[in-house]
Amino acid sequence: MATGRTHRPATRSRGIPEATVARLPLYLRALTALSERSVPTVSSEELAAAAGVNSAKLRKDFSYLGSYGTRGVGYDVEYLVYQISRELGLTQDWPVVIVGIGNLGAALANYGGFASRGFRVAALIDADPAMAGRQVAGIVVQHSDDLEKIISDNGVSIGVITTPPGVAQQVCDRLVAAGVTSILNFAPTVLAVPDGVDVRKVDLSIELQILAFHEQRKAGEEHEGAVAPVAAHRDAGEQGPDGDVPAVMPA
Amino acid sequence: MATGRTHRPATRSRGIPEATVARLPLYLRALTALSERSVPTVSSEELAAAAGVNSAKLRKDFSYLGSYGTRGVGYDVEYLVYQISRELGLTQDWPVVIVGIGNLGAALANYGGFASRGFRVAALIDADPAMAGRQVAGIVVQHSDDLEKIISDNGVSIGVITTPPGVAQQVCDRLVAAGVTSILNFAPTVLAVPDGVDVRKVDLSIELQILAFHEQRKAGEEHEGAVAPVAAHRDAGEQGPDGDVPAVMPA
DNA sequence: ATGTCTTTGTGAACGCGTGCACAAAGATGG
DNA sequence: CCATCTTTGTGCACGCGTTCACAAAGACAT
Repeated sequence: MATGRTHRPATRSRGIPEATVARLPLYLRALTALSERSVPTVSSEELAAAAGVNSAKLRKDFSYLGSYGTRGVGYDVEYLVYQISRELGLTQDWPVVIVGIGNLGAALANYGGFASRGFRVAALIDADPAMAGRQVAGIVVQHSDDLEKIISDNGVSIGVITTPPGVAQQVCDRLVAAGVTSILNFAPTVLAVPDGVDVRKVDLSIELQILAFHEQRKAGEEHEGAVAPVAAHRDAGEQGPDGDVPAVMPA
Repeated sequence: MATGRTHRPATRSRGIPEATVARLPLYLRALTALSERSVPTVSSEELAAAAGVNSAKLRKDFSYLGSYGTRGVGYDVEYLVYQISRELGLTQDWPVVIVGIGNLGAALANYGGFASRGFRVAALIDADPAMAGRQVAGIVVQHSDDLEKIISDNGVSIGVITTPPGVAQQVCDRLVAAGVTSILNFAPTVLAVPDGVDVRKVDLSIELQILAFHEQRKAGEEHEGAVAPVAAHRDAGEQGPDGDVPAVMPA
């Protein structure tokens, strides 16, 4: 039944939407839990509930990977675990370096979920000579002087930055120059990287500030029945250099 | 199955777009740095570069605040710092509890950027009796039996969960029942919460998996010739339930 | 005051992501 | 072999977010 029908061009299958990629790890986690309970198949509705998403969204996400479901039955758990793992590149081993072995860096090195699937802490690097030689999570900390050699020798392409913000950019530059093309940044800094290098940031204070915003709005809605977010009454008298209160937006 | 709504319809009608809210902390950080260097004014172009975003986007973001720029000049740094801080609710103090004082929880407690602006670690809570009484980051760890009282006494509305995934949901339930309405979840679990409670998650392994996906794609594009990644899902022939494809996981 | 120059604020177009609703596909039972 | 039932896969519409491009607004020089 293959011939005659112009199937979906393969060019599309290459481009999985970014939003879908971000959800694949979520599905994979839920599927792994099902697999450990020896559940053979799962419907989109059940899996969606477990992953906390809409079932239509889940089906559409999977449709980008191909047709792996069976109508009337659902998805084969083991098969789907394998497919998603392969799509995410977790069937191979990714050596990772952590730069900056302070409180956070050490915590990440000890983090179980790190080495669980696909990722392996290849090296810990710190700029403090007193740290070099000490063991953290069973791994010897190496000095940052050897950063380039460590990256090269281990074929590292993913780097985790847990340094103070002041040195994050230069650490990043050295990582990139040494061959790292993916960076997970925990330092509260905007990193500038050349084209072709991916950066994802994890920023505690940004997350808290976003929560604070919503929290404030909830508190405001409780007291004031009417919505008066801005321009209710502003006391800019003691703040602005200009000193006067700007008029309310007309439109 | 406890299907609480994990996500809610986002911002209200008159509210600031969620994407904008997520960027405000970024702007605030850049502006604070300028303020410390005593820079009086800044243009949207300069500030956008410092925050790593498009200048048009930045201007539109500020327009939602009722932006107070001066055409031909730019934005007054101090004034903008104040406006954004107020909008984010950082002019008041937010007591925060951290539940789960393991490696990660302790690292967060020691994290400087935590108490820097607006946030204060009101209590550290752990279920291990051996932890109770010990000091972490100068704060005495309290036992989780007293969780409700701690939340209530300190007026805590923001909770940080750094427990193992197995107990995260029940910790979450207790936090919410005690009055917490914003949760920052570091445990690799999907949390179900009632309406009106905000949850943001920080998940190391998800971030790494997303990076791995892009990394794999980069590696694949290099070769370009002998790549057979999905091997073409061309109608899949007889895609039996457990046929040709090895459902093996490198677990 | 007037003209020029700089930069903001925003209308409009576009693309992406989401969710509904339903036809197609396969399982299942008689 | 046919009817029915379940669940997938997806066309479509809608809303949000991003970006372009430009008129409006103010600073500044003459």
